[in-house]
Amino acid sequence: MLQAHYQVLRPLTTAHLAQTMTLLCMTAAELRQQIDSELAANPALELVEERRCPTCARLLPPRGACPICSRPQSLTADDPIVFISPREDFYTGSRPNQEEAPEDNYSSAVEDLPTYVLRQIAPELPVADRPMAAYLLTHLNEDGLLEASLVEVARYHHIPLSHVEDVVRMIQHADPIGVGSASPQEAMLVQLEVLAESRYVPELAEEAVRCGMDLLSRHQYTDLARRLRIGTRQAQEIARFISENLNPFPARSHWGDQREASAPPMQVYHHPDILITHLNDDVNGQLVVEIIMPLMGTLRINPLFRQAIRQASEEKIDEWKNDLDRASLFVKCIQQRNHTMQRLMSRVVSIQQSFILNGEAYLKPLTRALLSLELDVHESTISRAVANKAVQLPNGRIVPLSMFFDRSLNVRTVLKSLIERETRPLSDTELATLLAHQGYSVARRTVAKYRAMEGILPAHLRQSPVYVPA
DNA sequence: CTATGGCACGGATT
DNA sequence: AATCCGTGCCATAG
Repeated sequence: MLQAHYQVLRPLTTAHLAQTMTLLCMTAAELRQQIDSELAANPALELVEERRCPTCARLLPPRGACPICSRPQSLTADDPIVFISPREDFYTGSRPNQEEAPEDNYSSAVEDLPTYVLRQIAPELPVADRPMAAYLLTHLNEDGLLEASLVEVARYHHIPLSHVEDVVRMIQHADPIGVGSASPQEAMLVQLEVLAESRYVPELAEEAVRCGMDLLSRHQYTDLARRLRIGTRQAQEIARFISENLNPFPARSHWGDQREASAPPMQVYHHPDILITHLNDDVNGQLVVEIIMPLMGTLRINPLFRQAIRQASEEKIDEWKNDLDRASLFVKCIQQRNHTMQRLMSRVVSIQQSFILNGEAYLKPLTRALLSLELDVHESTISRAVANKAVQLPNGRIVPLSMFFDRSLNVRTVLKSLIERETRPLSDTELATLLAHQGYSVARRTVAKYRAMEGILPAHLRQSPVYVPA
């Protein structure tokens, strides 16, 4: 029945194609903006009353029955229920005039680090300083460290250096604490300072970070002890405190020494574009996939407008006709987008079902190319649809949709559990053979890379490098 | 000599 | 066409 409905919108023009592609890339929040501006600009477009399912009270698309309550019997447990779920509240919240409540002002479902930080400091930040703060934040590297020279920033914005430093200080105290520091050392010093406000910090920790960074990172505790003029044991304790509580790279969640640069620039996902839940919250229930449509009600062409156009004056008629075409194109594109997302998710979820249910180790290798073949669309279509989207799993975790296409996540997870269960530190070579026994054949060098990705230290630094006294 | 990280190459993926 | 990823080789540290 849905098929039939969507067949109607076949005629493809290049404009249609281009706009569908653009819409496909958008997250729900971006889509919302797009729709808002289109509604405001085009009188031919209107938003009509929503429909709710009489049984479950879900919001429904304009036509067709409730996808949950009236699902066909023929569906097996492997076929997830996929439908478009209109939810305005999800993205707009209580929008205007409350600039201070960060959770209510969703500009995007996927927020990058600069935005995330800016949002935190915005309330205290004088408006005049915003451009400068924004400039600073855009010059963070992927570790959350600042790569710009403060002197130059000051000169460029014609602001005293001390003022720039004040703003940097504010940034450093925002959530990934230490973000915006010039070096790992500086970041850690800030973290110490903040930590000291709420809990005990070993006396010489600051001293150790200040002058013993080189030794700390190489785990040379005897030398460190000598430099601080304390006992080795005390030095080890300080080192342990530091490695457990401080993070030299604020944008990374875990601490590893010199990690290889594969950690993605941190992104904070506030709100998913897609929800995956169990039917009726029953853990064994069928999977239900909701593709968020950030809008109550439904978009359509205003029928009054269509009538009015017949009696339009000569000058106006071209303009109005243009509006009408735009509006109907827009509606078609939106529907096309939804249709594609629906087909895509249906397939992805049924392929990766065991990943969703059982965790990362069960992720199957899946490429966009394979999927494009199955769904009979171009590869780039899949790429666009997958990019920048966030999915909420039944367990509540919000992950990027691209995780479903991660080729090595399952191996990495097995590797992690292998290391967690080890009794003595295993070398990369040993790990590689162990993995091979479990059917994952990867090269020794690759094990090292995966280790680094997960922020796991090399074998000789892993277990008990620090002796923990009672 | 062993373990590991850097660099770079080639094939797959986007 | 551009980018990502697994791997091999080599240098370096312990």
